[in-house]
Amino acid sequence: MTTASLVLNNCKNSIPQITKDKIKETAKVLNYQPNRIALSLATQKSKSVGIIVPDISNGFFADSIKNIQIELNNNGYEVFVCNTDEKHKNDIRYIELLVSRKVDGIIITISAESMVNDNWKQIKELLDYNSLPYVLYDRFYPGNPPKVYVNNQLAAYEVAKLLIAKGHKEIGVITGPLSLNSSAGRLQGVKEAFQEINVSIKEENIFKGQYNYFSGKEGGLILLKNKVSAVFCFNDLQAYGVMEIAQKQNLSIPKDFSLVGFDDIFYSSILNTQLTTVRQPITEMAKQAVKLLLDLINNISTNTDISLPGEIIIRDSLSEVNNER
Amino acid sequence: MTTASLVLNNCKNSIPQITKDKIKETAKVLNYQPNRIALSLATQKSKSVGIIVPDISNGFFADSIKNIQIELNNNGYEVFVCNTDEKHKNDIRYIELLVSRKVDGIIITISAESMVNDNWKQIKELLDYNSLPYVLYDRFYPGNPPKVYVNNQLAAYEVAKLLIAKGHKEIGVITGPLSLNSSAGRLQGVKEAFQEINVSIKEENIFKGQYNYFSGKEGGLILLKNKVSAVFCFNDLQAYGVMEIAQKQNLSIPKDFSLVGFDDIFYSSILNTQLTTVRQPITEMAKQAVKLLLDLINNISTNTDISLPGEIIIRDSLSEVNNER
DNA sequence: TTGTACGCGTTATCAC
DNA sequence: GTGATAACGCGTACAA
Repeated sequence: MTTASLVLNNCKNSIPQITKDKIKETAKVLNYQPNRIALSLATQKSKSVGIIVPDISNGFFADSIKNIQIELNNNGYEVFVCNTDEKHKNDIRYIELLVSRKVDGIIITISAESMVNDNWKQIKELLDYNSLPYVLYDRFYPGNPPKVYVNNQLAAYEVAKLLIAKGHKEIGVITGPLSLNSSAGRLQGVKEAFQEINVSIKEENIFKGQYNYFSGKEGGLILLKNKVSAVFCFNDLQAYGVMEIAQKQNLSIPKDFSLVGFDDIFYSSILNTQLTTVRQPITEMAKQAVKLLLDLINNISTNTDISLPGEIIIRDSLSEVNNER
Repeated sequence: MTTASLVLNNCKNSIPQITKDKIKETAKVLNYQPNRIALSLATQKSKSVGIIVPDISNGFFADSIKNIQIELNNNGYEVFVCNTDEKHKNDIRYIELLVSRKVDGIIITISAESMVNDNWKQIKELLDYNSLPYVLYDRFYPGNPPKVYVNNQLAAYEVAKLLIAKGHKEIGVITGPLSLNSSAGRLQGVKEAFQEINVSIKEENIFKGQYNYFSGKEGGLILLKNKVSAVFCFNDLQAYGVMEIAQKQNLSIPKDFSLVGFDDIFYSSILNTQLTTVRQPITEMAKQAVKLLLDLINNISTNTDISLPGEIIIRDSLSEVNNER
């Protein structure tokens, strides 16, 4: 190894301090920056990881990316961000691309499309075939892959218990794609809570939608016609849609019905009627995801199934049931 | 050149079709993916570009990143996304990092801190020293660097004219950092319109803030105490802050005062009181920024000063002045 | 047309 | 402890 590289990389050595200083001085004067491309080729480590998300415009993912990136940067890794727009073919395309870029690992929230049928098997195969360390973030498929997620079932169970405590028995639910563990888990949690009081949620009060504003509007229209006393949306964007419908129908929240969301994205706290919702601990999720990925990269054995609790944030949009309506 | 690389890269050649097919077939069977790292080292082109933004959580930047990435992907480029949190030192750090990663170019929205005093000169020097093609996006410094931005002065001028037409004479303004051309330009546009009717905006009605929600709350508190009939916020987040203050003071928009924002981020169209605002043509800005960058990379001479018009979106939050208040 | 040796910038290896 | 040199995986140039 050359003397220069020993010094510049702060390796253990016994080079005289004078020489060290001289080298560092020269490097600074020449504005020397090691070429990471050549370095990657030589070391077979790119010190970069890919992040794949379905929608960078969704506050949950934007904040996740931000936090994951901070953590990775602190550990000397750079980040390729990829946006799939919930499309399966983009998942595939981006993974192949990241493979050819020789990223050291991937943190991925699989697109909704990839969770339909057995599409996810293609993803798994691709990742395994390239023996690429990866962590599933928020959404995951069967078979105990490394993953970090919120305990959706528990959080939704607690929301439902809260609704029940406030006297709500006829509630409506707007789900995301039920092929996603997040949506399936949340629905399960809600059902569980109501089973405990021997009430079953009517099938027509379960609107199966997408994780977006428009599904909220669609679902809100139907559920409000069904005269439910509370609506539980599986993400905040949907809840905004329901608010819009309520306004159009001159219904006031929470007087005419209560509303609960999921995610606690920024806008939920500044709306006219502030939204009761479940906060996902994004900072912690990001930290854990990065730690897990780095452990996998460095072959450190560790817990690969990390489930974190959601936190119910109670705000204006939830109240006791109003039986006089 | 090897036969294989000629074929796989679809170069012009006169290799028999049979050989071509055979090579492609074999490549597919072996699941051959060229190693982009080695390729980059050999060609001295990484086919990647860096995007540096101050805040990925801001809808304007999230959507910009999304669109820029789509455009770049379509042209065979990958994207490193960097988030500076409006910090000057992060601008520097990320540029150096992208240099050592040998990106082919950079699209950057300079942090607010870098526009204070002469901090931007450091940025310019760094980019020039590494002779790195770059495009400034939305914010820019003096000296005609390559840039894509909205004509802020004109858009703000038009908003002011609109306010004047609705009878507003006593208006308040909440600015972003005035070191940014976007804020300075918008303020200039407003002043220009009012000068034309020989009205000058009172200094106490110009709240100099940051581009965020909290500045909106602060500014709203002051401006509403000053009894302005309209508030023009230089971004939508600030307008949300003003809405919050209005609600606390039981003032109704637009009955008690009118409100205008800038950016037209998604939430502005779904708020209880939908916000009048200026839409920035993000898709077009992204396209132009990428085209400009690719032209610079490929040494194609072109117009390097691209200014696009903003579009006023009129919604509920703006009305005729109410003199009875 | 086909094959072969060299260079890209760095680390790693192995003699000295 | 020091200093050459092979290796990383690809394009390129040049010779056959």
